[in-house]
Amino acid sequence: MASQVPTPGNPVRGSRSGKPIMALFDLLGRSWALGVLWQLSDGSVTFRQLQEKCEQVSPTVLNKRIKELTASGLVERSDAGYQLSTVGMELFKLLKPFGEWSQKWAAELSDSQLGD
Amino acid sequence: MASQVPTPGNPVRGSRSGKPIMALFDLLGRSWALGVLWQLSDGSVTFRQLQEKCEQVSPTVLNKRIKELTASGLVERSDAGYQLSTVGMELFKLLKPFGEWSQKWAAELSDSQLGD
DNA sequence: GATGTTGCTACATAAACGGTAGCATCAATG
DNA sequence: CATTGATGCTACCGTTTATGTAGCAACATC
Repeated sequence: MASQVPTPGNPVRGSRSGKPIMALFDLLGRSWALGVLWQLSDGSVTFRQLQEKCEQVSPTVLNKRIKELTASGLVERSDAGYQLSTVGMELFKLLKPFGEWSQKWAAELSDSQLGD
Repeated sequence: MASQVPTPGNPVRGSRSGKPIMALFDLLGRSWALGVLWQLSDGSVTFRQLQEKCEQVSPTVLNKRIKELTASGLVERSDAGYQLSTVGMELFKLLKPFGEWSQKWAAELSDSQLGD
């Protein structure tokens, strides 16, 4: 058995149901998948630029994530490098609020740690 | 070194930067983390109920995710079982649109597969 | 033809996941 | 008080993923 790209309709890691949301969670629930989408939102980048943006993630993992995200239609390749597809950009729109939210979360977490 | 719960400010798996968004992505980018949040949105459930909702995820993983999500303030425990905290519910609000989106995505993916 | 960049692949080690068994705790039942 | 059943786990072990380093093939530039 080969690479196992999570696609809706097919049972994948951790999901026998094939529900789209579970396939999506499986796809995004892998290391750097969310990070790659996040970093690609700025525009096209080369493999090595993307690697740098993702804090020097190993090329092995980066390549796997790129292939998975490409097979899932979220990422595509152009002359200028890798970039989000139209669908990928839509997903990013949903993801974007997580940025601001994570900062509030960080603040609350450090508060509660001090308060404990 | 022990369990490594991703918290903003600390470098964690795949993120040396400590940026909140990267800590969040690390936390959510683990198997069943997103699924657990998703399944908890219905209300309090026991450990075993949650396990069942998550397609019989192994107790090992479920327990780890619960501990991480609890340490991160997204999940809490009540008399009735595990449930989303206030913060967790806020995060779920951001996550909710992913459900509908994943269905469109599933439809488009199967279209393009047929069209190939 | 030497140098640099790019997109990877190979390989080895470490960490995470997955599945099954089973234990300790508690509540209810006889 | 022994038994049964549910609950929340932990132990163990095999498999899969991830991480990190090296380096190669292809192309462009000089």
